[in-house]
Amino acid sequence: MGTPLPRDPIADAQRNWERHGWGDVAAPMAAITAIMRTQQILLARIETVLKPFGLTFARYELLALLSFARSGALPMNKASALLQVHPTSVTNAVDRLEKAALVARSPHPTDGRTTLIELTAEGRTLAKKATAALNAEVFGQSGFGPDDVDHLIRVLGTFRRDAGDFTEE
Amino acid sequence: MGTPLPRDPIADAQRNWERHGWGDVAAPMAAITAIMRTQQILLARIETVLKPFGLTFARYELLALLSFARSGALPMNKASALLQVHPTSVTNAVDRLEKAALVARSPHPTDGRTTLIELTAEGRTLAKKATAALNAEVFGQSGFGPDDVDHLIRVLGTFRRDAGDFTEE
DNA sequence: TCCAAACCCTTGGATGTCCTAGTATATTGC
DNA sequence: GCAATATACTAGGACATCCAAGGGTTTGGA
Repeated sequence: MGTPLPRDPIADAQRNWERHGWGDVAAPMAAITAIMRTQQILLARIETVLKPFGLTFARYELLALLSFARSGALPMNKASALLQVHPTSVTNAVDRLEKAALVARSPHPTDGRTTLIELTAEGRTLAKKATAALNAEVFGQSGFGPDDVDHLIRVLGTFRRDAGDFTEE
Repeated sequence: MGTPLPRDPIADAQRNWERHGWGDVAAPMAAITAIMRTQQILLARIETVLKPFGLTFARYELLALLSFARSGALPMNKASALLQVHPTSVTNAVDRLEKAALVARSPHPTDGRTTLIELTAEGRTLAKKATAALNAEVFGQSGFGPDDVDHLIRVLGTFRRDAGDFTEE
C-alpha cells in the first residue's frame, strides 16, 4: 500500500488493549487481527500472480476445484460447499468464467434443479498454467518455515473443524 | 453457510497437490488456504457481533483507532496507513460513519490538503460498547489456546514484517 | 395422488477492497 | 517567484461477499 510503518500497528493495538484493562483478551485480539492482515497480504500476492491470466482468486479456486473433479464437472451447490462460499458467489464466478469460455453450464441429467459446471479445454489448460505460477511465485515462497507451516495447518485445522467446517478426524 | 462437510476440503486439496507432483509446495498451499478460510470465519463472527451496533468491521476498526488517538482525531492518510487499507476505503468508511454521526470531518489547521476525522461523543460511546461486545464474544472465545495465540502472533508478525508492513524489531 | 416443504439457482441490493484518474494544496528547485 | 513535482482526498468502475426474495423442480407425508 505504501511505505513501511516504523512500528507494528497490531502490536500497538495489543498494547492499547492492555492499557485499557482488556489484558485478558489482548493477545487473542492481536492474533486474530494478524490473521486478517496476513490474509490481505496473501490475497494481494495471489491476485498479482493471477492477473496476467485474467483470473481472480475466486475464479481460480473454482477452476482448480473442477480440474480435480474426476469428470471435470460439478454441481454448483457442490462447488459452493467445497469452496465454502455462498451460492451466489459461485453464480457470480461461473458467469464470468463462462463468458471467458473457461467453463460451461449444463443441465444435470436427472435433477432438473441442478446445474453442472464443466471445465472447457481452455479452462483446463489455463488452470494448469495458473497453478504452476502460483506454486512458483506464492506457495513456493510463502516465507513460512516448514515447522511454522505444519503448526499453522494443525492449529487452523482444529479451528476450522471447531467452527463447523467439517467433521472428519 | 451450510452443514459441515464430511472431510476437510483443504486437506483434500493438499492431497490433490501431492498427487499431481507438487508435493514440495502442497503444505504451504494448505497453510495459506487455511489462513484465507480462517479469516473468512473470523470476519463472519465479528460482523455478526457488530451488526446490532450498526457497524461493520471496517467501520469499527476506524472507530477503535480514533478512540485510541490522544486527541480523538486523525488525518485520513494516517488512518489509511495504520489500518493498512487503501485511502479510498477510508473515504468510504468515513462517508458512512459521518452519515451515522459517529465521526466528523474537519479541515486540518495548517495543511489544506488534509482532512481530519474526529470521533463524536456518540462515536466514542459506540466504540466502547462494540469493543466490549467483541472482547466478550469473539476475542475472549477465539478457540485458540494461549500457546497457539503466542505462536500465531510471532509467526504472522514475522511474516508481516518481511512483507513490508513495518520495520521495527 | 397431491400439495406442502425442501432444495437449487439467479436476481437485486448493500458493503468492502482495490485501481485509475482528477482536483486541490504543498513543497522543491531553479 | 514560479513552474514542476509530490501529496491528500474523492469520484467512478471492476470484483467479491453476503443476505433476502423469487421461480422452478423434487421429495415426502397425508
